[in-house]
Order: sequence, then C-alpha cells, then structure tokens
Amino acid sequence: MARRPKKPPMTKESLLPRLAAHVLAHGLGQASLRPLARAAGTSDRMLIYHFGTKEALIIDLLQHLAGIYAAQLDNLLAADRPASRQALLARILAHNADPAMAPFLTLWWEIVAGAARDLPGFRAAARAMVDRLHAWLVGHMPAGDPDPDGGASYLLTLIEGSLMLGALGQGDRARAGLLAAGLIAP
Amino acid sequence: MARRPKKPPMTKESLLPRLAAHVLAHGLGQASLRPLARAAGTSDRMLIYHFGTKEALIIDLLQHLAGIYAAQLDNLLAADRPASRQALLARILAHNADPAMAPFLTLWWEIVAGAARDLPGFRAAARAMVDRLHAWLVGHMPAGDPDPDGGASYLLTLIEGSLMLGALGQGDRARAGLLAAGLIAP
DNA sequence: CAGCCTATGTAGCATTCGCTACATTAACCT
DNA sequence: AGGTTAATGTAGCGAATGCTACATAGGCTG
Repeated sequence: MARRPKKPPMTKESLLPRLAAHVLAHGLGQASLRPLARAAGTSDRMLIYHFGTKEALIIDLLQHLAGIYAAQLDNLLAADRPASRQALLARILAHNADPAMAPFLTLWWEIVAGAARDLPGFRAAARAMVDRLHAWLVGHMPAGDPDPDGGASYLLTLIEGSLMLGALGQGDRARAGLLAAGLIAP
Repeated sequence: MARRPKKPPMTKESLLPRLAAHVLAHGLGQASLRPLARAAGTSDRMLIYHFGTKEALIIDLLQHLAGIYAAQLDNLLAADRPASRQALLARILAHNADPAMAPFLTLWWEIVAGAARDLPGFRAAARAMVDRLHAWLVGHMPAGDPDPDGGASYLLTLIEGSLMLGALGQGDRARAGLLAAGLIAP
C-alpha cells in the first residue's frame, strides 16, 4: 500500500520521540534500524527514507535528546533562588537522584563515550547539554555570589563527578567527598 | 596445520596485551571477534577456544585493563608526598593530561557507559580502577591532612568531573571551576 | 612405537546489519 | 480526468556477526 488515507504521514518530528524512548530504554550502542523502526511503528525502510542514513538519524536523535534535557531544566524549579551554593547543589543532586532520571543518566554516559571518541553528533549534543546545565547553574546561583560563572563551573565539575561515581554504584563515595568538603549536610 | 612446532602456544595471558592494544586504539563497542583476532595474530576460532565466549573475553579484557591502570598508578611518582591537596590535584591532573593517557581516557568513558548499563564485567572493572585511584589519593594526601579519606573522595569527584568535561573538549571550564574554588593556580 | 590429547586450520551456518531496487497507491495539481 | 509525486510495502543484497563441526598435525605418555 501507499500513503495512509486517514493517518497523517510520518515525519522526522513525529518519529523522534518514539525513537528517543527506545534508546532511553535500550541504549544507543545496540540501536539498529529494525528494532528502532519497530519501536517507532514503522520500518527500517522508512527510517532511511526520512533520515537518509543511520548516522544522520543518530545525529538528529541526539539533538532531540538534548532538547528534552533542556526542557527538563527549564521546568526545574525556575522560580525561587537558593540561598547558598550548598542549597543549589543539593537541589540539582536531588533532581538527578529522581528515579525518572535514571534512563537519561544511563544514556548520558553513552553520549559522553561517543563524544570522547568524537563520533559524529555526540560531542555537539553533549556540549549542548553541559552548556545548558552550566547556564542553569549560573542563573540559579545565590544572589550576591562573588563569582557566579566560576562557581557554576565548580559545581558543574562536582556534579558530573558525582554522577559518574553514582553510575558505578559509588554514590556513597561522592557523597562522602562532598560532605568532607562541607558542600552538603550530613 | 596444528600445534606450532617452535612457537610457544598462545594463552589468554599472551593474548590479552594485544587485545588491550586493539581496544585502546579502536574502542570496545566496535570490537568484534575477527578484528580482535587479527590484531592478536590469531583467529576468531582461537579466541573462542581460549575464552569460551566473546562475553567472557571482554570480562577478562576489562580486568586486564584494570590491571594496566593499577600498574600505571603504582609507577606514578610514588616516592615523595605532595605538600598540599592542591599539589596532589595538580599532579594527578597533569598525569591525565599526558597524551599517552588519551587512548585510555577515551576507553574509560566506554567502560563507564557499560557500567552504567550494568553490562557484565564493566562495573567490576570500573570500580576496581576508581577504588585504586582513591587508594592512591589517600596514600598521597599531604602529611597531617585532617581527613585523608574524605579529602581523597572529594578530589576523586573533582578529578572525574574534570576528566568528563575534558572528554567533551571543555577542559577550560573544568579548569575555571577549580580555579574559582582555589584548587589550582592560575 | 602406538595412541591420545592439545592446539590449530578450514568451512560453514544462521542471524543481523545498513541500505537499495522496484513496485504501488493515494493525494494533489492542472 | 489524467498525470505527478510523496509515502509506503516487499524483497533482497552483500557484508559482518558470534559461534560450531570437523579435520589434523604435532608433541607427550605409555
């Protein structure tokens, strides 16, 4: 058959959310066209038709994921401003500890690995997400902070280090480090 | 043919260094039996013969890589003890900035990604390496440091965060953060 | 010397991979 | 109405995948 009579035609934009759901559940490394297509309710044939290439699909998908992350940050308690760097750090750590974030974090390290190897699209997406988090941190630094930009970079480094240790199941150690530095409450 | 007359028979131990060299150069994700075998001067047939399964091979290989990392740390300026946490941090950051470490770091993020997804062998290897680094840090904390263990955890978190940002080409930002925190010299 | 056993080569198998060729049909345009 | 085109299905291709079956040559042990 051909053009579906009632169903609106599929577009990249309509496909990307379902593709994103699939890689969030199963990872980027194992993502091959046929399973991706099944998850999106279409065929490998159509994925190539819409995206041209698997590589192009992955690039688009990574940008889409970066957009999802940005939207999440935007929705994250944008109103009030924490009173201290410690409070800000606690807030972002709590957000990352939310179980709903787990699939995203698992995927995050795959994106970092791709960025480290400079696979096409990975570094751009990873940078977009890190830049966004940095900007969020700058915008949420306590009023009167002497060095919002540098402080945000400092917190960012600590956050990413904590997340990495958390990915290994060593969140305890990260917490111990932050505690020893007086950055979180016991 | 069969048993090589003069050449000693291949063992896991003789194969692992060459397999490690291959994954350091080309990554774990793309590592399939035939290329691995070519790099080790043997055949896929023999890899399965010696390791039983690709999965078992990867597990052995990850342990081997953890051993390489441990040996590197042991050789790393074990003698003198830095005078401050700052000096210790500077030393380990310099070590990681060594171009010779680049392939290892690229691979590291792949290991972290596998650990985050709990692929067999990955979390154990990643933990072994992180534990080793933590122990090294504890053993090299300045004399009289009030909290060597907590301090080492703090430095570890910062180091891993810095490495991650470095993997994205954002080492500048990590440096800015450490500078703002007074942890490195300008 | 007669076996046995270990290490190896050769061929292949079923599956999956990304991608393509070709056909077909519904919607749109003149 | 008739032609064009966008969107899709069906089949398949060549390569790569992990792994297996079978054969066999050499060393070791009796």
